[in-house]
Amino acid sequence: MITMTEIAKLTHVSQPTVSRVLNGSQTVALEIRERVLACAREHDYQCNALAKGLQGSRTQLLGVLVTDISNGFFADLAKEIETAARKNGYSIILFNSDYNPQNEQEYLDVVRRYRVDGVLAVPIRETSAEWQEYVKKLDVPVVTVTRRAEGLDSIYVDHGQAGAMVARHLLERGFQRFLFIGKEYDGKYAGFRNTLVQMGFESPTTNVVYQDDTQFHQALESWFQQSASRSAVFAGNDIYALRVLDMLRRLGISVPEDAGVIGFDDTAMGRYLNPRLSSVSQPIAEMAQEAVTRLLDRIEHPERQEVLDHPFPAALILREST
Amino acid sequence: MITMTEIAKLTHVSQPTVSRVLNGSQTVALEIRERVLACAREHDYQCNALAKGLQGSRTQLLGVLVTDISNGFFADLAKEIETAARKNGYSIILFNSDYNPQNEQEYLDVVRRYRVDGVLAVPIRETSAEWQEYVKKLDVPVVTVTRRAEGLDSIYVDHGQAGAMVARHLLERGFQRFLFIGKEYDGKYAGFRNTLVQMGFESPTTNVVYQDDTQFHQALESWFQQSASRSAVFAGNDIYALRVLDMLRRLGISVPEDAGVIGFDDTAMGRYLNPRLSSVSQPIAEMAQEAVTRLLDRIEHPERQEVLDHPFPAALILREST
DNA sequence: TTGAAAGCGCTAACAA
DNA sequence: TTGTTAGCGCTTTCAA
Repeated sequence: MITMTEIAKLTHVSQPTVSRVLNGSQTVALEIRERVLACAREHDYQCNALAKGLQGSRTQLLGVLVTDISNGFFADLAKEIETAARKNGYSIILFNSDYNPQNEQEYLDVVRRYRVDGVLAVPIRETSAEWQEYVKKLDVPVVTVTRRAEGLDSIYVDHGQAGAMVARHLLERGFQRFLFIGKEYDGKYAGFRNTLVQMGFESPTTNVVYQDDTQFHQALESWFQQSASRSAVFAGNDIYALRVLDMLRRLGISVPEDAGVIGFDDTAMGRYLNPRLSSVSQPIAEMAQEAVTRLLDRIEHPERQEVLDHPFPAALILREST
Repeated sequence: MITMTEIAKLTHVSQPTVSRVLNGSQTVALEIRERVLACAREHDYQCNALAKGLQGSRTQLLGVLVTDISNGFFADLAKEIETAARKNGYSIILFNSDYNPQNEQEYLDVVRRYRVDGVLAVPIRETSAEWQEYVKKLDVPVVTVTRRAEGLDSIYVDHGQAGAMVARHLLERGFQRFLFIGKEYDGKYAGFRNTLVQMGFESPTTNVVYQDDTQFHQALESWFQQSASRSAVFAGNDIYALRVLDMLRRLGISVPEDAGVIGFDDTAMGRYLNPRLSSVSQPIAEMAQEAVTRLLDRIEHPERQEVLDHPFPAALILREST
């Protein structure tokens, strides 16, 4: 691949002059400019980003760290981030932590090696001291996406609020008994439970998701057999919700008459299911946009101190399942 | 961030000696090695990958170019690629062409700027002269994934064969009239059509997918009303299949009795739909593995000439919808 | 307006 | 076994 020095030789000017031309400086004689530009085009010159970055300026590289890119939600997020980054002349190095803190830590090292200008991260344990400490050492700006991390710019949906919203909705629809499918420490569950308890209902049961369908089936069946009151299930994501819908069908429980089901993430399939799935949607594109904007702003102005804490509202997408 | 030169000063040795130690050379006195290592650890040294890459050795960077990361299939693929790359000490720069040839072309330029060691690509128009030409100019190895590109290493599923397989399966199940949902130039359609025609059936109708549900509904409805024979729909992906299932339900056509539906990609939701969706699955992990292996091999041995053409077989996942 | 020189952080060749 | 020197391709002074 041709370099500035080579172009300089071919066009009989100095290498810094080539640099000036290629970087759009107007202080170069028109005649030279045209000559250099023509030569660059002819040889299909591409600036060596490594040399440029080494020089101390920007690398135009952003590290993007997600937990699981094969999860549709994060895939969408990554897509929006990539688009927003590209619009601003940035490329992204993608990392998939797979919910493994060790991977995450390694990535933070790699990110430093490549001298990325900034990092967009979906941390695994955003509250842990280790994470905080590692981020400190990074000495590049980090923006947390879809999670809230103390002391770091955070762009996220308030899961607690979303859970509360779901609770209120299910109560309105007259459900009286509740099950949450997912991890107990999930913010959604906290908001869901608190609201229900405040309204005088029993704390909702939680149920982890069994990968094994049979186990999952048994767990659901026994929960539904415990009482005849009109029950509702809040699933931590749409695939869980889909599985619940499937189990209910097999158990002969009709939705939404005898039981309600609501998912999370509002994935594309929701509107085509039977019954069409109610779900909670997050403003992915808006969050990605803002996260990138914020990160670039940090990169431009490293001196700024104020931490951004921007919870976005989730939206209830109501369809037939509740 | 601390550099080798600084460590050299702190430990009273020369910078190249630091380089030797940090690169694991055994030709350095144990005492010095320990001193340098300790210093590096203490200051949390991270090698500057840009400087290393500039030097002419490897950048340990792979460009990954996909058409749409928000498509679950490519998200899975990207994940597997990332994992395989990481295992070999490589990081990936991710690009999303969004099926836009202009983006694709820009990416190929960016890839050159960062002097990636190799590229894994899902090209938009792998047969076009422009693409071929652009790839030539790249002067880094390129491996084509999930597409077959003449003259380039290609790891893919033979869509024609998959389409033929689907046709044979639907014939076995006694369907007599066929509709393909997707683009006419899709390899799946070619294989599907050819097999059907060979067996003496009419060439299957194709139908593009309307984003608009109403239009899609009307198109399907009119097709089903044209004849009373037992009909089957082969959808280009599972989401299309899901939509077809939904339409059929609304039209009161029962599956698989009156109509068959088969999807493509075998996404997670398939086994929980009603009816459970038959689909075609691709060996994503195996393909990603092989693609990365092949690419790294090319990087190690740029002189090798033989082009790899490796079509993987698709698998028919039969469930209740056919 | 242009060029000469230095230097970013590293590797590699050579010398000691 | 260690150090010296040069150079990767660029940007950034500083002079001319």
